[in-house]
Amino acid sequence: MEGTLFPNRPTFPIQTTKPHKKQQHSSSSNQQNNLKFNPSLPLPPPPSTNTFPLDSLLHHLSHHHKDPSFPPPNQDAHALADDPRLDFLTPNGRSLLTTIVHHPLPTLASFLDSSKSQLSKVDVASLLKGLEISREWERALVLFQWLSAEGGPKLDAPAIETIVRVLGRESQHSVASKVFDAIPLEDYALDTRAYTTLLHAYARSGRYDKAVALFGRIREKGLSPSLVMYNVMLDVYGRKKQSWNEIVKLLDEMKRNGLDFDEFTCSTVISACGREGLLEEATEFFDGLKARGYVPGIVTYNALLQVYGKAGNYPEALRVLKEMEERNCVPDSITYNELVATYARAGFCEEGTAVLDAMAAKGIMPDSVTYTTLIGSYGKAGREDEALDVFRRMKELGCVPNVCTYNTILGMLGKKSRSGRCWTFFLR
DNA sequence: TTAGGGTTAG
Repeated sequence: MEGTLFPNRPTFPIQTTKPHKKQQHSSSSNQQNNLKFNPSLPLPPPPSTNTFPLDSLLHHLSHHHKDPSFPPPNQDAHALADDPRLDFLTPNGRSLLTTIVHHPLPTLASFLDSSKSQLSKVDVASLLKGLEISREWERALVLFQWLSAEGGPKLDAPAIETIVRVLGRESQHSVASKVFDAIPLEDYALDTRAYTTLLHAYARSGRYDKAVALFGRIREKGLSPSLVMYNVMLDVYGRKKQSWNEIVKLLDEMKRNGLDFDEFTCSTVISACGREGLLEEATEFFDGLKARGYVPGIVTYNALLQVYGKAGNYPEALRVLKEMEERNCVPDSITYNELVATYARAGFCEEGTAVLDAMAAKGIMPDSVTYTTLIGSYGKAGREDEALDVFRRMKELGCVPNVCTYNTILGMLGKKSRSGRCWTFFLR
C-alpha cells in the first residue's frame, strides 16, 4: 500500500551504470557480477555437508544473549587482594569484600544477614564501590538490597549513586528501575549523573511516566538539568506516545538556558519523529538546525533517512543519502541497512539486493541486520526460496545469523506452511 | 576520560 504513494519508482542512484534487473541473463555480459551478491544467480557449489541440522538451529536460538558482556568478568581471589584500586578499603573491609565476591550468589543474602555485626564495623559504601571495581554488579545489587531492607543511615546518597552507576554500566535498566520502587528517592539528593542514569533506566524499561515524575522532582529540588539530562528526557518523550509538544517545550527551554544542541539531541529528536511518523516536524527541525549553522553528523542523517524510509518516502530517503555524500558525511553500515529496510518496506527486493553491491563498492561489510532485512523483504513478497538463498549466502560469507534472522525465517515459513513441510526448507 | 543517540523480528 505504501508503494502506491510513489508510482514513479526512481532508479537506484548509487550505481546508475549498473542495471540491477540483470538476473535473468547474467553470465555472459558481465562476469564480475557473479562476484556480487545476486539471489537469482546460481549459488557456488555447496559444501559436502550442506544440511542445516535442527539441533544446530536450536542451539543458536537457545544460546542467544543480547548482552555479550554478560556475565561480567570476575576477578580471582589474588587479583582482588592485590588490586591497588581497592586500597581505600580497610584490611577488614577488603577481606569481607573477598568473601562476598567468592560467596555463592544464591545464598549471599543470608550470608549478609548472618554477618550483620561484621558489616556494622565496615563502611558499606566502600564495600559497594569495591564490588563496582570488581565488576560484580549482581553481588553489589544483593548488598544494596540488603542495605535498603535494613534501612538506617547506611543507605545514603553515595550508596545509591554507586548502585545506579553499576547497573547503568551493565545496562541493567529494568533491574535498576525496579530497585527504586521501594526506596523514597525524594528523600535523597543525588548527583546529576545518577539522576540521568536513572531517567535513562526508566526510559529503557518503558516506564516513561516514572521518568517524567522523577524529572519533575529533580526540578523541584532546584537542580538545573544538564545537556545530557535534557537529551535523556527528549528520548523519554520520543518513546512515549504523542509527546511531540513536550519535546518542543524541552527544546525551547534548552535554547532559553543557552544549551547548544549536540549530535545526541538532534538524532534523538529526529528518531522521535520517526516513531510517530512526523515527517514535516522532522524536516522542519532538521532544516532549522542547518540554518543555525549546525553540521549534522552521521547518526542524525541516519535517523532522518529512517524517518522518510519508514514513511515509504524513498525518494526523500535517497535525497538524504545524496546530501550525506555531498557533505562528506560518509555513510556507514547503518545508513545502508536503513536503505535496504526502506526498499524492503516498499516491496522492492531487487533494489534492496543491489544495496549489497553498493556496500561492497564502498568497502562496507553487510551484517546480520542487512541480511535479515533482505530475507524479510523476500519473505514478505512470498519469495521464500530466494529468502533462503540469502540466508545460505550470508552464512557462507561468514555472517552469523542472530535471533532476529531466525525469527524472520521461522515467521516466513510458518506463514507459508502449516505442516512439518516448512522444516524441509532448512534440511534440504 | 562522565550520564545520553541511530538499523533487522515479534
